[in-house]
Amino acid sequence: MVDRPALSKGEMEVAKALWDVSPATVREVFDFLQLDREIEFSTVQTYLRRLESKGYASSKLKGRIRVYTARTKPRTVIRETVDDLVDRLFGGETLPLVRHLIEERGVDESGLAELRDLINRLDKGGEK
Amino acid sequence: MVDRPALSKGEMEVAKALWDVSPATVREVFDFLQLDREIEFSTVQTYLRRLESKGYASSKLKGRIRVYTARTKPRTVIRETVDDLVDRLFGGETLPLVRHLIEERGVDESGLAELRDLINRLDKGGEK
DNA sequence: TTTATTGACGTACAAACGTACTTGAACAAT
DNA sequence: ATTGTTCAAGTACGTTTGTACGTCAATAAA
Repeated sequence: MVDRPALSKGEMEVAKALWDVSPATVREVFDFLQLDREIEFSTVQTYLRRLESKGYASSKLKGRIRVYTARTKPRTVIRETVDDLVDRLFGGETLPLVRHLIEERGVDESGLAELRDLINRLDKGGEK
Repeated sequence: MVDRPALSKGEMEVAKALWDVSPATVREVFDFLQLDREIEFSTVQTYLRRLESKGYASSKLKGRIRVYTARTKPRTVIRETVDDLVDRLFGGETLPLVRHLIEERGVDESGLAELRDLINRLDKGGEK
């Protein structure tokens, strides 16, 4: 339950890339990000340094090359981020956001089916 | 569809307060925020100024007192904020977040019932 | 009417952010 | 050997954010 400083949007972007390629060199993360948008190698370097200083990554030199490894799981960071959003925007209540997502953003046919299953499963497990 | 710069967390807090009391003087917003946390009058003043410059509020002098009015609806800002989160964290897909919310944060009995209804309603409307 | 309070408005200021350049070493290509 | 390429590491720099102070005028209290 280490308490890391929250990630900024930019840092989050790099963290997500790192999750996909970790362990990886700066160049590997850079190449991965490059697929989506233009960014400088040194910018990625800076972000990775900051991710490490915030506790989201660790690194060590392999020869003369630094290799970064993610230290948090996507699930964890997503939970923290979503929790924060729910607190700030919905007073800590989950349901209004779920409602918002379904109503405002829409869920397709198969998504609805999946949700129905999920709900049934939970409901069954919950009652006793 | 004006494109406003996004709100920071602090600005969002004040925007939320303004939604509740708008139209309101700085003092009224200040008093409202004060219920929840310690903050300086002038800090609120600064936030409201910034909200206005970002297009989220407007104001006019009533005599010598400035009165602020919200220019966006909570629904709109919430949509923009959630859209951003969904894009950044879930590659633009709604369902994974809904799943995350239900699984990781939990929804109580009556919430599940409400969701089931919502889903049925949508499903019925969708098929034809 | 002297004094205290209130508010607008301008200004401040450090930390965080987004983005990147620079330098110097190590390694690769010629 | 000489030259180009690639990194690590340090530094830079304007903008945004969080938080607030100072000044001056208007109004309220004594």
